[in-house]
Amino acid sequence: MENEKSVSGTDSARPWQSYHTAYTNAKAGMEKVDKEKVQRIVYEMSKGSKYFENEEKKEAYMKQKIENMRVQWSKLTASDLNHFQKIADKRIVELEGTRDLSRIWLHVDMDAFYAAVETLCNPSLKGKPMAVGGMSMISTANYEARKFGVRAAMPGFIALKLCPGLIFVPTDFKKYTHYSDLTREVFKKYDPNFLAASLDEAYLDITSVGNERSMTAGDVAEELRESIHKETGLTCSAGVAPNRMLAKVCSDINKPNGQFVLPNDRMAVMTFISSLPIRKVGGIGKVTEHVLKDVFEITTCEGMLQKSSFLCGLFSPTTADFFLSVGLGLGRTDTPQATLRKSISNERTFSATKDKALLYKKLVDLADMLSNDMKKEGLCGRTLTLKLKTSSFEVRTRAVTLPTYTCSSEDILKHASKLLKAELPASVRLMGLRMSNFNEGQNGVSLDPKQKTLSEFMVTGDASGRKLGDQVPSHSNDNDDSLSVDTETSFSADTWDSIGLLGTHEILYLHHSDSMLCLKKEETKRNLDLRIDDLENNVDYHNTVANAINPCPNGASQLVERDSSPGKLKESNQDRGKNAINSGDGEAGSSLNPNRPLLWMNDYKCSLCGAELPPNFLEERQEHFDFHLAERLQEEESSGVNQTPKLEQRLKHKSHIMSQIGQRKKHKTSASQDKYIPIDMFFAKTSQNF
DNA sequence: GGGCCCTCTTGGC
DNA sequence: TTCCAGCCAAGAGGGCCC
Repeated sequence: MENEKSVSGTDSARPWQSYHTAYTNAKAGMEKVDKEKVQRIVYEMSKGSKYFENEEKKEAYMKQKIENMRVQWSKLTASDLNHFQKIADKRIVELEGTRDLSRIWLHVDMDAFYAAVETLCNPSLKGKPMAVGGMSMISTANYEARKFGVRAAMPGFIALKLCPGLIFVPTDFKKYTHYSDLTREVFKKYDPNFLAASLDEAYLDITSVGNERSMTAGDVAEELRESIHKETGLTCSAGVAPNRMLAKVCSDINKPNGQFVLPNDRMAVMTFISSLPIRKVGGIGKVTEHVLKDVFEITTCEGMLQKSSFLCGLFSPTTADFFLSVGLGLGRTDTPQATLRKSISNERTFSATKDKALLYKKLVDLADMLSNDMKKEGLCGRTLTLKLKTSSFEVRTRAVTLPTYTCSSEDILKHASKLLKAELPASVRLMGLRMSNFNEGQNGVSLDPKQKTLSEFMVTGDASGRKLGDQVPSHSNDNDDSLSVDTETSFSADTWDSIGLLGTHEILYLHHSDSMLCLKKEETKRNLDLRIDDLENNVDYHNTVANAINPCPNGASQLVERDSSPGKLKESNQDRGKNAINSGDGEAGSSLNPNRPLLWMNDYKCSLCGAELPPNFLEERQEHFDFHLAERLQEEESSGVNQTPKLEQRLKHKSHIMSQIGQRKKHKTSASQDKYIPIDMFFAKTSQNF
C-alpha cells in the first residue's frame, strides 16, 4: 500500500510516471537514458489518443486485478497459510530433485541485429542514431539511438521526437535471413541440434563440444563469438549456464559484444538468482511483475521462495510451479523435439474504417493469404478465428470450429464472413484470421474422409486416400533455417515436413458460365470480390459449385436472385419449402421455373422444392439435382419451348464430364467403386489437364 | 463432473 | 507531416453438453 501511495502522490505533478507503456524494461544500451524525460515525452505525445485511452483502461484492469489478489490474500487464515506452506515446501523439494547440472547451455544473441546488418551493408550509418522500421513502428534501434530512449516496438514518430536526428531504414527481411543463415552455419559446428529462437537468437548445448575439445565453456563461447564475427562481420553476446532460462539471462549481462559464464554449481546458481530482478526472467512481463511486486513485494527471484506459501495459495499449480522454479534457478536442460505448429495466422493494420465493403475486401485478402500460407505448409485446420481491433483499440476474437478440416480460401472466407457479419457495424483498424486445430497428420493429410473442398482435395489427395504428394518426392527438411518465414518473430525452431505440391500456388476456381473452368490466382480475387454480396446472403460455395456445373438456364452466374433482399430470399425459400417436388403448378411453388436456379439454401434446403439434404449428402444432392434437371427438360419438351437444345446440350455435357471423371478416377485409382465423384474432386482432377 | 470450445490475457521477439 | 505491428504459444476461466 505504501508503494501505491507514493506513486499516486506524484501522479498529479508527474503523471507520466504512472504511464508504464513507454518504459517498462530497459534494453541493453539504455542504462544511461534519462528515463523520466523519455517517459514524459512519450506520455505527452500519447496523451489524448485512442491508444492512450486504451492503455489507461488496461492499466485500470491491472490495478483491479492486483486489488482482487490483495483481497484474496487478506482472506487467507493462519491455517490456510500453514496448509499452503506445506504444499510449497513439498513442491520445492520435488522441483529441487529435478535439478540437472550436467549440461552446459549457451545462449547467443546478436547485437541490435537488424540495425547491425543495415550498418554492415551501408557503413555510412556507422556511429549515427538509426532505427529499422518506419514512422508507425520501428523494429530495432542501434546503440546510438538507444541512448536517446529509442527502442524496438516504439512508434517511429515518438522515436523521432526523442531523437530528432534519427535515421530510418526500411526493414529488409531477405537481408536479415541471409545473415541469420550465416550465423546458423557457425552454430551447427558447436551443436548440430541447436535451437533457433528467432533470426538473431539461438540456444546451443555445448557440453559435448567442450568435453571433446577440452575447452572451458567460456573459451567455447569466446571462440564461437569470434567465429560469428569472422563469418558475418557482426557482433553477438553470449551467456553460459546450466539451463536455458539462466543462459538467456546471462547473455544480456555483458551486452553488446560480451559474454557471461555462470558455473554449473548449485551455490553459484542460487547466489546469482538471489538478487536477480524478476523482470529479467523470460515469462515474467509487465503485468506479472506488477502483480508480484505490488501484492507480495516480490522483486527478486529469491523472493519467490520467501513468499512460496502465498504463491501456492493464490495462483494455479502450474503458475506456482513456474514461480518456484524461477526462485530455484531451474530451467529446461533437454533438447526438445521439434514441436508441431499449433496455429497459423495473419493480420493487418489499416486506417480505421466502418466501410462494410472495404472490411469484406480486407477479409478476402486475409483469407487468400491464410489459405496460401496453409497450403505452403501443407496444413488443414478446423478452428477459424477472426480477430478485430476496433478504432478504440479494443481487441475482439471470434472463433468457429468447422465440421471438416480445410485450407481453402473459399471455406475460410465463407466462415470468416459470417463471423465478421456478426460484429458489424464496427469501426475496425486491424483484422486478422487464424486457423488452428490442425488435423494430426499435418502436411495436409486429412483424417476426415468428408473433406471434399476444392483446395483441400488438391492438397490432400483423391478419394482413394492417396496423396497427390505421393507422386512427387516428399521434401523433408532437416535444416530448420529454410523453414523460417519472413518475419522477425516467427519460431524457426519448429521443423516441418512439407510436400512439394502446388508449387505455382495457383488456385482453381469455378467460372460463372457454362463452360469449364479453371482460373488462376489473379482471377480468383476478382471473383471473390464479386461474390461478397452472395456471402452476406448466406449462400455457400456448394451453390457456386452446383451452378458452375449445372448453370442457370439463362447461362449466367446466379447464386441468388439478384433483386432479392435477404429478407425476400428467406421468404421465398419458406414458400418453396411448403411445396412438394411434384406440386409444381404455379410460379411460386414450381420447381420447373426455368429462371430459377437450384441452390442449397443455408446449406441444406433445396431452393426449388424445399427438400432438405445436409451438405455431406453429395451423392443424394447430385441425384436430387438430376431429378430437377430432368423435370425441367421434360417440361420444356412438352411445352415446346425452344430451349431444349440448350438443356440437352448441357445434359450431354454433364454426361460426358461424368464419364471422364469415371475414366480418370479409374485410371488413378485401380479400384473405383464410387459411381459418383464429388464435384470438388472433379475440378481438382480436371484442372490437372490445364 | 469432465471434456470441449470459446474468449481473453500475458508474454516473447 | 507522419500518430502505436505481426506473428506465435500457453494458461485461465466461463459456458455448454453429455
